Amino acid sequence: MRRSMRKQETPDLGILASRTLFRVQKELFTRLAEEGHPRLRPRHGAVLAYLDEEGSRATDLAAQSGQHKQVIGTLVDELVELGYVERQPDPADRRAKLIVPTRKGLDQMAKADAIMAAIEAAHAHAVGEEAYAEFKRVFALVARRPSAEAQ
Amino acid sequence: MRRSMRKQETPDLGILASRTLFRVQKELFTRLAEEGHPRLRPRHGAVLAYLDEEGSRATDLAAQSGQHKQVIGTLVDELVELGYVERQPDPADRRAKLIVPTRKGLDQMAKADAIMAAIEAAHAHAVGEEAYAEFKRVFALVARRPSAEAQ
DNA sequence: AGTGATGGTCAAGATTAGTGACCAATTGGA
DNA sequence: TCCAATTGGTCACTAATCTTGACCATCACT
Repeated sequence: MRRSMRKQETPDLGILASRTLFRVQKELFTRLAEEGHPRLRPRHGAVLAYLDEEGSRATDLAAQSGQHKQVIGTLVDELVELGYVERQPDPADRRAKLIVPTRKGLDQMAKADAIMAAIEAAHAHAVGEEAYAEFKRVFALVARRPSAEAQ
Repeated sequence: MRRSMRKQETPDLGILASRTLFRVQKELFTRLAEEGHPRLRPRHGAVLAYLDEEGSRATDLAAQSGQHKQVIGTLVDELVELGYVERQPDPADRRAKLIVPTRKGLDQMAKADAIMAAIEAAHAHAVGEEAYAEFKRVFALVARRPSAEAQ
């Protein structure tokens, strides 16, 4: 049997992860566009996905999303331009600035969370609620586990 | 509780997929570099991951990897340059060219498959063989499922 | 022969990623 | 109080990556 066929039938973890990621991204942003947020690109998710309602620091967003600070900086520039967030001084540290969602940003965050929940609910319905819950449990472990080299 | 904390503790499918993808990629290419393939970038995976020992057409690689033909073309250029593949005329269709792995390419393919297997074996060992097998089974369904909108 | 579809490349653009240097404010000691 | 090391953030630049449209040769089918 051909290698390409084997990979189709029993894809490895990397292939499954990349297929899932791109599919989820595509669906999420398609739906967001339909629901009044057409200018957002998947890239902006690095900020919006981890943003707190009360505001977050750029450094924290960088750490959580795994992006460089620079990237966060330019994304925030764009999101400010699009009206999703504002930069405010951080009262706790005068070096820092808080990235705070506007009303539009809060709307996006709520909708994005709802869409993701709907996507997952559809998967759960298709494969079975219990099976999906167990899948998520193990996935969380796998995603968190340090690289295999560390063992 | 803060949204960013919730996302940390119960990440959604997209976050899990992206963490897993980047971690796996990083480990795979780090190890490949150690094992004699230092010039390869994750990008090249779109070709090498799906390449058949007998050779594959660019169009097939594009379809399987989800990349545009263009991208495959430039990747193949680079892989030819690096000595991993050759372009050969396809005896079955004079328009087409077969992308055929060289000896070096075959070595890379074998090592990459072995490394991926080792990464997965480590995960399976950590979470339990049965649990991991079930995880993979459900993951394959989720990754294959058409977007939730289709239901 | 003639038409539409397919395999592949060329060219140009927009988007995204990664670097090093830099400044201002904070922290923790001497 | 003052200094050095650290941290939060931006600027400027380069490389890598993705996306599109146009184009030619060949094929499949009439």
